[in-house]
Amino acid sequence: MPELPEVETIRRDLSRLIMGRKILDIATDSPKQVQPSLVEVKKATVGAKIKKIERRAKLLQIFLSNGKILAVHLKLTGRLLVRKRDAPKDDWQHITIVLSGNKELRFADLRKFGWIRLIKDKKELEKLLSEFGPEPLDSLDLKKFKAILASSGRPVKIVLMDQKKISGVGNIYANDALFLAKIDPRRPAKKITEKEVKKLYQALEKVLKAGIKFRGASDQYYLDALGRKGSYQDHFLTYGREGKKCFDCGGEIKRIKIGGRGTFFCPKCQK
DNA sequence: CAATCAACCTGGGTGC
DNA sequence: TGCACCCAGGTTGATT
Repeated sequence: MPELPEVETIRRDLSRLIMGRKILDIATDSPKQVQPSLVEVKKATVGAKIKKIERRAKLLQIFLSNGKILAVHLKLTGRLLVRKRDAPKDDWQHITIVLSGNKELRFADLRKFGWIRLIKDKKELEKLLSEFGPEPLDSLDLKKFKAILASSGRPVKIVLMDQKKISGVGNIYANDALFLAKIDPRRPAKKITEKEVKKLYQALEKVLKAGIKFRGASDQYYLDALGRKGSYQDHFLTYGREGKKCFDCGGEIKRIKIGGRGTFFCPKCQK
């Protein structure tokens, strides 16, 4: 599922593939995913050129030459694909943005949770982005991280995945970071010791960078902008490894639920 | 205000 | 083989 490394991979792909192209048309068979509406989005974007593409948390922003912005959230199964116009339809293709140069930017989404939203100006974008906590590979320094953990009695894994507190971390990288730091995901965040906080901070950075290096985790549905799989799933430490051996101590990886989400960890070495 | 939980969806898997 | 049922997960919004 697209988390920070997956969305960042797509951002880099798109920057290379569709920069400077003009939007010629937009179509959808899933109107709820185009916000506020297909008509309004078309009115505001057709004729404009793509100027730059940025990412904040798991949200992509496509900046246009007329000052408008298209925000894209992939949620669980969203894909952004750049194809030639005559390429065969993609699986679950629901939004088609026709571009100059015989290209299309396609939004495909099995579960239809994702969306593309028109943002009128920088002010509206700032409001949307202000909800997000600091970026783990940028604005989140150790001091802030410490304060964030100290501020909550919820399980540390929940805090890592809380977008208001820290941006971009989802289930896969939260599990693996906690494994590297040898911390039990159920522990109240505020009970994590100073030494452990530092370990977790470094572990988070390490797993996210690995995720980017391997171009994301294609465990289920994730593909990059050219429809290629990433390979971080070949390097999962805990995620999806229920019943398998812990790479560290040889113990058995367990699966439990925290906050209704599947959680993988080694009870023997994560304390 | 924090925590919990259903809802949004669909395909894949399970059990009868 | 068919069918009911459950589950996955990011985020929102309602409820406690």
